[in-house]
Parts: sequence; C-alpha cells; structure tokens
Amino acid sequence: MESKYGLIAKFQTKRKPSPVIFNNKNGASEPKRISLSNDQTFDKNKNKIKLSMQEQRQRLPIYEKRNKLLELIRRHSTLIILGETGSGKTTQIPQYINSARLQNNGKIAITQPRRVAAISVAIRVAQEIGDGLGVGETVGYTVRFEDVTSPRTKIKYLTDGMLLREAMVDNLLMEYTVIILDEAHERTIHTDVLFGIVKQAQKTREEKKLRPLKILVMSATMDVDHFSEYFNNCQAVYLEGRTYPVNVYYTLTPHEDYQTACVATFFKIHKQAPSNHDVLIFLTGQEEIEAVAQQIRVLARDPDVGGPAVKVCPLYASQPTTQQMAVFQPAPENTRKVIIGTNVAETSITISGVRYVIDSGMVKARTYHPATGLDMLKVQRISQEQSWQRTGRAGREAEGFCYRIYTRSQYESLQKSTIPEIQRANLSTVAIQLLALGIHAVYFDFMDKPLKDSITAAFEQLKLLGAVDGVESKCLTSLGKKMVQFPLDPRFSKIILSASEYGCVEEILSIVALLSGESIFVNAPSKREQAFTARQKFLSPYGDHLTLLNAFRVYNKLSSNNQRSWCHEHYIHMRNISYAAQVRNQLLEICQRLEIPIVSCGNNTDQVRKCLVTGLFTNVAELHKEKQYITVDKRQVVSIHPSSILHGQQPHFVLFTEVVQTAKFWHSKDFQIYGCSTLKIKQ
DNA sequence: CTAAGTATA
Repeated sequence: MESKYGLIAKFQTKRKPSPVIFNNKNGASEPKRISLSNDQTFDKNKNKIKLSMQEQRQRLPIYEKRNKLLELIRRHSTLIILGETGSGKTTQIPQYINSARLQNNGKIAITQPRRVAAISVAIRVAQEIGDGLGVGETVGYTVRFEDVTSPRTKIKYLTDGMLLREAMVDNLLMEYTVIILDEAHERTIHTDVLFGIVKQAQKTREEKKLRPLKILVMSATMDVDHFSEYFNNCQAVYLEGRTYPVNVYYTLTPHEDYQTACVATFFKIHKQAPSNHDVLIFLTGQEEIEAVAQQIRVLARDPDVGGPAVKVCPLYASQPTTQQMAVFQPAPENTRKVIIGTNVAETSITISGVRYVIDSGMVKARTYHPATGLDMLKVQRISQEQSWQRTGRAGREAEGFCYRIYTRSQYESLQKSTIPEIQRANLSTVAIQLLALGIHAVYFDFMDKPLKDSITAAFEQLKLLGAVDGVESKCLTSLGKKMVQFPLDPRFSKIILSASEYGCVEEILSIVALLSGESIFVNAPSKREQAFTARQKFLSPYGDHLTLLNAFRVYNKLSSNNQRSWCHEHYIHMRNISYAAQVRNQLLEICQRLEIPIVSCGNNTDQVRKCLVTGLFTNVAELHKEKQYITVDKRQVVSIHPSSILHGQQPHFVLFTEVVQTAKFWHSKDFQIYGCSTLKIKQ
C-alpha cells in the first residue's frame, strides 16, 4: 500500500496524476432531492436587488404555506416538518407560531445541534420580528456560558445539550408549550435523548392535566417513516427548499487512491470552468488535507497544467480561526478558490461561491467498542445521506456539479443512513443523566436503541466510579448525584470530587477544564518542529497533564492584552485555551455550590497524578517491550501517540486520557494513547 | 515510514 507521504514526493517531481474518467450522465435519474427555483434574490450578479427584511421573509418558499402550516400545527400535538435547505423553516416557523399565539402563555423552544447556529439564528429572528427590542427580549437564546433571554422571551433558541440540561432540572419542561427539535436528521446524541424525554413529558403532562406540550420535529428530507413511527405515527409535512440542480457524476471504475483521484479531478475541472467558480473537495483529516493542498499548490504552478491561478484553502475544525477565515474571502480576480475540507464543510460551515464539489466518498468517524472500552477513529465510506448532503453544497447559489470519486454501484452499496451517534458512543454520560431523571437507560424509549453491551459497559463504569450501587440500580448514590452536576464525562466529575481529599482542587479544575475542550497545543504538520521547541518551556518530566497545567498557569498570569501574542509565540491555540478558562470558571462555580474547599497543592504535584487515577483507573498501561505498552485493564497492546510529551520515553507505567485506533486496518499496534502521565506504583 | 472527524453541557 502506498503511503500519503510517498505521494508528496511523487508530485514534487511534477508528474501529473492520470485522468479520472467519469460517466456522462447527470444525476437526474437519482431520487429528486435537489429542486430548481428561479428566485432573483439568489442571483449572484452584482446588481442584486436590495429587499427589506419583510419582503425577504415573504419571498421565502415557506411563506405561501403559512396558513396551512399553522392549521396543521394547531391540529396536531406532534408534527414532523421536512424542509429542504433554504426553506426558511428554522427562522420562520417559530415566528408564525408566535404571531398566531399558538404557544399561549408558554415559551417556544427551538433546539440546534451547534452553538453558533443557535446564536446567529436568534439574532436574525430578533431583527426580523421587528419589535425593535433586539435579541434577549421577545427572541433570545441560551447556550453554555451565555443566557440571553428575559422573562418576556417567547421564542428561545438553544443547543440540544442545553435543553437536555434543563430537562434534568424539570423533566416535564413546563416552561415550554411548544418544543421544536430542529436538524433532527443529524441525530446528535443529545437530540436522540431529547426525543424520548419530550415524548414522555408530553404524555405525562396530558395524563396529569397540566398544560399541553406541542412537539415539532424538523428534519431534512430523509427517513420520515422512521421518525413518524416513533412519534405514534404522527403526520409529516413537506416544505420545498430553494436550491439549484446539481449534475452528479460517478467514476467509471473504483479508485482506491481517492486522494490522487481528487487532485486529478480538480485539474480536469480547473481547465474548463470559469475562474470564479469555486471548488470544494471533501476529504477525511488534517494530515491528508494538508498533503493534498500541497500537491495542488505545486501542480498549479506547473506551466504545463494551464488554467487560472489557484488559491488553496484547507479547512478543518482545529485550525486557528484566522486561517479558517481565509475560506470566506473571495479569491482575487482570475483566481480559482479551492477549499479542501473535512466534514465541517458538510453542515457546520457554509461557504458561498461553490459550484463544484469533489466527493472522495470517505469520512473519518468515531466508533466505540464496549467490549474493550476503546474508541476508534477510522477512515470509512460515507452514507448515501451524507453523499447527498455533500452534493447539495454545490447548488446553493446556482446550478452546480458534483464529481463523486466512486462508481454508481459503489454508491448503491453505501449504507443508506449514517449510524446515529448514540449507537457508536460511550454512554456513561447519557446513562448518568437518565438516572438523574429516574430512568434506567435499559428501559428508556430510544428511537434507535443503543447496543445492550454499550449500556452495560456504561453502568459497569458508573459502578466502579461509585455513582451507582449496582448495574441494575435505578437511582444514583449521593456521590453520583454530585457527579451529575458537572457538565463532564463522569470520570472527570469523579476526579474533581476526589480532589479535595488530595488537596489539589485548584490544579485539578485546570487540568479537567483543559481536557474537556480541544488541545491547546497547535499541531499544524508544517510547524511541528517549531511548536515542539516552544512547548519545551512548559515541559514536565511527569507528562502531558502537568505540562498542560504549566502552560495554563503561565497563561493565567498574563494581562489580557498580552495573551494573543504570547499564544502566537508559544504555538498555543488561543481559542481553545480561553475556552478552557471559561470551562474552569463554570466548574469552579459548581464546586462552590457543592461547598467543596478550593485548595491547592502548590508544587507537590504528585497529588495531582494520584488524584487523576481516581477517575482514570482503567486508563493505565504497563511497558511491555520496546515502545509497546499493554493496558492493565483490558490487556490491549497500545503505544504512546507522537503528540505526547512522553513519546520516545519509556516510563514503566503510564496513565492516559484516551485511546484511539487511527489506522485504516485493525492492527493492535495501531492503538495509540493520548495525554500521558507517568505513574509510579508504590508497593 | 510517528500524527486525532464533528459537536455539545
């Protein structure tokens, strides 16, 4: 098998990839999911007609159906609304309900899987509603760290995770008379749990003759029957979107080396398409994206290749924000922009100007193995749903083209839908949250049941942590009740709750906060050397946890106007470290509420490592032979990930935060452990 | 031949 590093070398010798042959038919024979609309406001020409906000609202395809929709919502206690991209369902439906006062004296909740979406939609709707009051009054939002609502708020946008938190305080969600679960097709773990909670709340409120709860489930057009069946065969209504047709092409033969095929396809497009038509390539990860970006840059400079200049924009979530912004800036005159992205570009980030999509057909996805307790991050084929999602990205503003680096029959053999997150995640957080609501996960009404083994594994972990007395237990111990207060994996909640015993609450709060977000260390492949050198300043011989703490201690002593430049100099991720500081504040508040004394161990940081073991006791590995470790718990062979400070050293015992298998095939030596600390076991 | 998809509380 050829490695992706070999490819760079091959391309640097300016050899061009061989052409990829596509079929000539477009995707018109595919299920018709992409429909045409002639709306002028979407024209990309420069004399765009300026419309008032109210005119814009009236031009949305949903506007004509307003009365019909309201009638359906009034009549049904549960309704499924299928809406294509651009139908305006997220912004308009809550306003329609509000102006018809269907919520009576309660509130309308609309959940979103992502914070940015909840915030930006709320701001938009607050403007549209035109009462001049701005966000936080009639229309508000609630996300972690930010509650922009008032007692007068009628329409409240929130993240699905936030509504789940609220349900843990009041499982009947009495504050709301209408709950809209938006983007339900994404099937986030939080939305899946909310399905059951909201359904039960509606039933209980009816039985107890409390004020009724109306449920709207909004989704892209997929798997209606599945949703409807779960919600007692409720009715579904379809809303037309506003997108343009996309011509879909398949390769005639399978391409195992999808990276090279993507590059070749890009240059095929590059030669013929006008330079202001941007291209979006879907690939799987940072390393791969940077490699392909480099190949395209090199080839684009080759005079033999021809075509306009090329601006290459890599796009993945862990990029520094400034780099990510480059994606939104239009390319200069006579220059083609090509965005090479992960699945962030599928849902989270929308880029205008894209007319061509190249879909590798691959995605990196996480799966959880209850038997071993191990996570895998594996490159695998996308689902058919996902491939249409990617295709749709070419038709947001005008007719587009999508080149699929797989054959039609390969497409047909893809699984129809993506496996919902709840079926491929560690369930200990879900299990403890449901217990706080008095429900054992085994008896919970899931739309798609998680694996029995996953639930069992979760309960075994909760038992070891002392959150429950037994795996059948339907209530939490007093420790468990404290643990569930924290917005954390139960293992980390446990560590915080043990910290006062070890006299290191200050330090543990910092470390847990740092571990609960993304890495604060910048890890761009091109700057690896410099980043490594800069990191030496914070290095602790005891490993990554204390190294993180050292960096965080320095950061906290800086005045706020020095933080940015300090982060830049030390290859620290500004966004991630300031996020960790916010998380720490939140955790600190919870500790104060629980009356935990906030003590520090100063330089006696041995206490910190001892304390970490109280939650991560299953995450211990022993040196087995040269560079090879074996986990004490499940006897799995692992090795230290190169990002760890302890990589290259061989302490006898290590404590780690996480194990992940990253390679394409199942070789035991491919399991790597992240976030390592040395561990001396005293006799 | 050393390198983590995306979210969230």
